[in-house]
Amino acid sequence: MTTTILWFRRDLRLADNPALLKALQTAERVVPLFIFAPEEEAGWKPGAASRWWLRHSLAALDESLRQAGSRLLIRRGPSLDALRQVGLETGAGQIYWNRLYEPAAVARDQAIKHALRADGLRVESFNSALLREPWQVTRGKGEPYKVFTPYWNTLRRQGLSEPPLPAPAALPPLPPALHSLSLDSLALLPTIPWDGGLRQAWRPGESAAMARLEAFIGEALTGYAQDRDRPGHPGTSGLSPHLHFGEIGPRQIVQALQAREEQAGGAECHLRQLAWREFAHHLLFHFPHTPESPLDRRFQHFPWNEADHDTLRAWQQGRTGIPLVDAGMRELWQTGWMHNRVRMVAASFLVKNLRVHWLEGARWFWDTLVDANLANNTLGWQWVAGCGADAAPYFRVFNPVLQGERFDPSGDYVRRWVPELARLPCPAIHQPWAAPAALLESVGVRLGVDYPKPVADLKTSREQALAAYRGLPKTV
DNA sequence: TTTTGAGTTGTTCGA
DNA sequence: GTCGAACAACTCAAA
Repeated sequence: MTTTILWFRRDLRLADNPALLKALQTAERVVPLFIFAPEEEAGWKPGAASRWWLRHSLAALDESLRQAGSRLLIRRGPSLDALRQVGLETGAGQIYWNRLYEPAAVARDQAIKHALRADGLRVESFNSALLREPWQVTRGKGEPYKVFTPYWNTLRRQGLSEPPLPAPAALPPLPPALHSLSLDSLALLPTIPWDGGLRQAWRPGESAAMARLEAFIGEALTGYAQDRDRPGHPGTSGLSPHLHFGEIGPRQIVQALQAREEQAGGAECHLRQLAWREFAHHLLFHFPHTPESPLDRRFQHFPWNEADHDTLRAWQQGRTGIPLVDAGMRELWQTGWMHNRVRMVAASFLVKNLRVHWLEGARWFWDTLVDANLANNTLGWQWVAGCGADAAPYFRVFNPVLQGERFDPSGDYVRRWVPELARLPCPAIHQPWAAPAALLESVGVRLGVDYPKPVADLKTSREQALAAYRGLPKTV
């Protein structure tokens, strides 16, 4: 009997899973295996919110495997040892997996591939996570892109329409004697119950991901181009954590989008967002130092402020006194997610107004986001800080008051996450420090008591940021 | 090699 | 209130 190990990593789905399909086509028995090995992810071990998601996603995967006649085997790392061990236990001759693109994962997988091949095993990897792999979209001589638009043009020219693969109808059973660790033994869930908001906001797993895609296409795609920028609205797809864990793949999304010709505008706009995800992976693969170091080397000696503990805590906990920033940071803390528009505003405030190193922000997002993804997080923070690919020009400092008035004109987003300001009327809710004393009193808000005074003056901190950025060296 | 056009997401100021 | 210009040159990408 030929046996193939299917090593699940961040491709936690049965549909459009090329490694799984190939395993089923070429072996009589397939062993679905997940190995818990966070220490192999170097400085970017999954954060608390990611671990919560992973726990439930693995449970969902095990459930769908069982419905198809199999089950998920769970082991602990080191990954190579676990693969060898399961190989011995099952007599597997092949090991297949879908590729990852983080520098630590690339290095590990390459070493594992060599070692297993030296053992005499057949090892193959596949692409489940991206429309095009990082090395497939390049400039003339194979150099990587650093600007989104030409990258996007090339991606388009190459075509996006490779169809997703079908889900297997049935899987061969596993021998009952094969031992699996329990999910609980991985201790992925928090010991203190802070995950209520996550449970309310999300349902991890492949079927929930498909349901969300269908809901998005049915309800939000038409207005996507505008509504996706409105944090109070349900205008985004909400697919980011599902994509991160591979509960859904981009090919499946593209196919669903392309089936909606009558909503071509929204579909095109969302396709572009998917392309940003592709671009982020492209950059991380070709510039593997960027999770920790600026892509633009002029920033190596940029005068970041020493991150003073109290200010950083205020930002993390949504106590900066800037309503839109605080709303976003509290949404993040409670739901494990923050609206994209507000991510930019909150990040810009930390990096430009407070001039705290972008890595401090990146690390906090890493720990608290359910969609924490090294490629996207790195691109996002470096973009805001001005030191990344296609970075925001240095003079682009988001004004959280204007952004609030423009994108949360009713103030409902702030009201939802900063309830102590809920009774303030509309323009005032975005800058309570400028509201008349009588108004504040009438709605029972004492600044500095019920809600903080701003930790930074927007005007002067902006000017100081511009001065610091102006002082950047012209070249390295 | 040289040249040319273009570059996610903004704010402020003055007319 | 609305509009255009300034912000600052530089790098990227392609011809």
